Amino acid sequence: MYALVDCNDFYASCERVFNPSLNGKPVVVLSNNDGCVIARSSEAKSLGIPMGTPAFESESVFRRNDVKVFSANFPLYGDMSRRVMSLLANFTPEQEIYSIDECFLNLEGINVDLQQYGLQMKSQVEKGTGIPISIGIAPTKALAKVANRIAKKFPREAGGSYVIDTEEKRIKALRWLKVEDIWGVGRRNAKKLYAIGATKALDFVQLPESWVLKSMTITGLHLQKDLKGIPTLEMVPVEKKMSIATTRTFETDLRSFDEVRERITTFTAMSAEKLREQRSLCKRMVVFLETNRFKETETQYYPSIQIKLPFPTNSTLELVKFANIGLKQIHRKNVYFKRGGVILTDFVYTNEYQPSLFFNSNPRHKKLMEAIDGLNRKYHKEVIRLATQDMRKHKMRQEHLSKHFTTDINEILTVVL
DNA sequence: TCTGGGGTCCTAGGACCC
DNA sequence: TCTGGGGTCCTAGGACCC
Repeated sequence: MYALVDCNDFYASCERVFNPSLNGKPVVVLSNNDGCVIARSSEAKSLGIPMGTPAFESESVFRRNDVKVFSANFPLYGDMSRRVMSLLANFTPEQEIYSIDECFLNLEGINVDLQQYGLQMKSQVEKGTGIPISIGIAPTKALAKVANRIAKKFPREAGGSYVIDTEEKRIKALRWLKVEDIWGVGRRNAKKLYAIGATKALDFVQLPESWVLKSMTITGLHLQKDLKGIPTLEMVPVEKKMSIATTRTFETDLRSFDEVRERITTFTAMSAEKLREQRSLCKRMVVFLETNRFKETETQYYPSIQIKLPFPTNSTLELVKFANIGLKQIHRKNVYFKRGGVILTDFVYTNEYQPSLFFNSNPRHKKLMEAIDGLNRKYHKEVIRLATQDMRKHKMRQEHLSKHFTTDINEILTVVL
């Protein structure tokens, strides 16, 4: 059996942990630049505030209902996530951290009442962190997802933990679940399914495998098997990332090469730091730019370029050099760019890496990077950076930011006192 | 006026090889 | 008029997830 554990309204719940006066009130959390709504408390959901929509569209609803609005505080959420995950790790020999607020637990060999086991997780996590969670348990990962949905949808009946452990329960659940709510079925696939009259998950599992393979690729076929109760989707060990990205919407449209170069340089430096943190080197990078997709009357241009590096590296200096070579090829004069990013891929681990005979990363950079990372960690910000970076010039809009309660020593003392 | 970010997996098509 | 087949690698882009 597998459990899928999911934090309820995670970001909103994190804000509440350190500000109990928010309990019972509608709370929303906004994306970077205070752009879109990315988390809502149940009260905010009841007000009809949609997920993922621009904040300005809901502003009057916010005002009328005294909605408590927060700018995203990712250091806080990341720290709370680590606490929740480490408590849940005690309940399983194998944990897969699936996202910042979700994990799968392999319950193989655990011979207890699983419904009760789920409730134990819930009480321990809530006591230890203040974050409410929901638990779904079933014979496959996709079915555990379904069980979790039921636990969330019917909190009173399920008590926050629901188990699918019989054929009757499986059929009942699949008859209830709409195809667009199946894990792995997005807008496109839902449309295809509706077109042939499959509206519920039960319809989907009964479709011929040949149709599923043809229309939804091998991914769809695996999913279908898993929902039939045949374990197909496996646990993915929590390992190092396969790609690392830093992408941002710019504060304003940027036209000059130098301005765009400053952003790409900064994104490269941020990505390289994450890369060194997981002790990897990368062999390839992607640099991309985008024009403002909301300005429909203007010509759109979404260039991207892959750069194959002559040697694996995690040196900011070297990566910035290559990023700029790529940038020169995709940047166009007289085009306003609104978004851009840097993606690092094709990793090798530093302890496994065999240097090449001819081309190698400059060995002196290693110590330099260690020194820079050490200082930046110590002062909790970018005190050391490249001269081409200008952090001050580009400030994110964050008008409703909460304190860094768990990572800033002054805030920790305040909370304790 | 304002409209996010970070991931994984899969496929199609072109280039190239023998 | 006829003019092969099979394989790998690379890259762009689509689809999906939270």
